[in-house]
Amino acid sequence: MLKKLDPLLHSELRLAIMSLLISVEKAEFTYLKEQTEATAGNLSVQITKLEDAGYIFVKKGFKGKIPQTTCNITKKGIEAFEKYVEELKAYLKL
Amino acid sequence: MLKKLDPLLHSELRLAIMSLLISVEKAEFTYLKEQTEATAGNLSVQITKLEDAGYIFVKKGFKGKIPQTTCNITKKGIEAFEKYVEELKAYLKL
DNA sequence: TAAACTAGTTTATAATATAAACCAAATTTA
DNA sequence: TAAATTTGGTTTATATTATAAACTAGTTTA
Repeated sequence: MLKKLDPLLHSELRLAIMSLLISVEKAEFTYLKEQTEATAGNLSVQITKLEDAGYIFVKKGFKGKIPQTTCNITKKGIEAFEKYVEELKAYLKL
Repeated sequence: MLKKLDPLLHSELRLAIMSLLISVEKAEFTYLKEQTEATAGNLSVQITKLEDAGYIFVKKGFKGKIPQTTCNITKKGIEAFEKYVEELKAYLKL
């Protein structure tokens, strides 16, 4: 079989999150929500999955009095993303 | 949001089937099974989905006395596959 | 002729994605 | 200032999808 694609990344929303995070230092929950147009619930669930896998780091704090969740991609996440891209290229013969 | 990926193609096995079919004139069920290492059941289901979408054409015949299913990608399938690749590139910034 | 094999399909179950419902605190409005 | 609304999320229930197990139909082999 072609190399197995990382199922954690082979999901539309998680892939979108990762591709956003890979090009910035960090991003807020609200920013990710705007960019992906996902519902907050869906976004929350997928962020947790990426966090559990160690692909992103999630920091919960406050902006003034309002809660603020900030995410950034980890080294492991970058590596997984790059590997996924390579595997996908093999699939698509890019 | 980033352009929505065609959910019919954003599936590991269906993507593998399509990427195999795009580079050959036609392929037998057994060949696809060998190449993808999928179970026959899973392959059968996914082939039917691609057929229902009009992405592939499925012909059932016999090789001697043994049933033989042959698949080939359709024009619509080629277009969908190429569109998917472009959308994915946008995701991954390739 | 019974067992094992080929080439699949159907169906039941497991996994995944998604949205709806909910919560707490802050802010706006009547 | 009390009620309604908004913000920033999480939890949970449901819909969708993927997968494997069980099955069908016929063939070959011992």
